[in-house]
Amino acid sequence: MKKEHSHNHTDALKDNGLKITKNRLEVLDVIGHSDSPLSAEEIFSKLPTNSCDRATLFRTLKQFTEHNLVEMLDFSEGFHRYGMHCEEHHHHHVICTGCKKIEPVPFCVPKEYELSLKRRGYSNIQHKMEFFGLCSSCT
Amino acid sequence: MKKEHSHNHTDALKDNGLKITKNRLEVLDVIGHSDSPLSAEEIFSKLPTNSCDRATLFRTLKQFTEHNLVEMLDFSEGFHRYGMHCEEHHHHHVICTGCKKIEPVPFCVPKEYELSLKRRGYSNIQHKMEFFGLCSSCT
DNA sequence: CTGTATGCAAAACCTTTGCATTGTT
DNA sequence: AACAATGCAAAGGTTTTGCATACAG
Repeated sequence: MKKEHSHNHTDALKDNGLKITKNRLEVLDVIGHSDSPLSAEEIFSKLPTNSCDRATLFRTLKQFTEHNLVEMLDFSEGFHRYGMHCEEHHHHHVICTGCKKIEPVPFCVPKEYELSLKRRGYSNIQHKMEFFGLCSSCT
Repeated sequence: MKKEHSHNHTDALKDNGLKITKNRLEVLDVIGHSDSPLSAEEIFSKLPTNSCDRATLFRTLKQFTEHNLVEMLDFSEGFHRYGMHCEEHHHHHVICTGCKKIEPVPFCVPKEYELSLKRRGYSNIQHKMEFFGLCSSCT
């Protein structure tokens, strides 16, 4: 196979014990090149060779999510969205309730909150936080 | 119809221009008596007279949500959950990733965050924030 | 060669819609 | 009487599963 996908993605797969396949590299490429999280259907329609089945796409997304390669997001739209997962660039979003545009926001859940939950006995604490509002163009 | 439902709920329906029906009062009762948000299926199975159709239940939940009588929550489970909505008792949750128990948490998104979005041009700002972790019993 | 990944078809699951009927006001 | 609410049946949209085949390591 020609090396037309970033080395990063190949390594990411290897590091997680996943076999290197065209489908997987394409999915990672599509998600990696998007600046906002994509739905399965959007990913599907952006796959260059159109040789991937929906079932395979969902299996792939599930695995990637389990391996923390991608992050599954939920904006209560009736389906999920997927974005690259990286600790360093962890961020949240505002979704315009008018035009549905999705933008990153520069703030995260205060650390005290999760500390407080730790004190309550919780471990492995994760969070989700998203904002919704009418953007300036839609007002 | 016998008055076996709280006056509050009857009023809530009236205030929103919704007709008083057994289905609606039962749904409000079920949601009102639960200390954690319920899925449509859970609500359905708790309805006392079992005389409500799923279609009606969903229509009812949609209306209640639109009228801000109930709040639709999404914990990325593949379905929604519904809880009573009241401004004064607005709160968020921790969901145990083991036993799926849902508890309220006593903190909310910092006000500065939404102010910052307002400055960015957003209006009518809402937020979602939920926590996930292993609770002490599941560790 | 071994086990994983894939495609295809079918099903599962949650939710919505159309329409004729019933119930509330 | 007028209009909203309901039940039933069917469909829609997203995601999962079973199974035989193809592919990566």
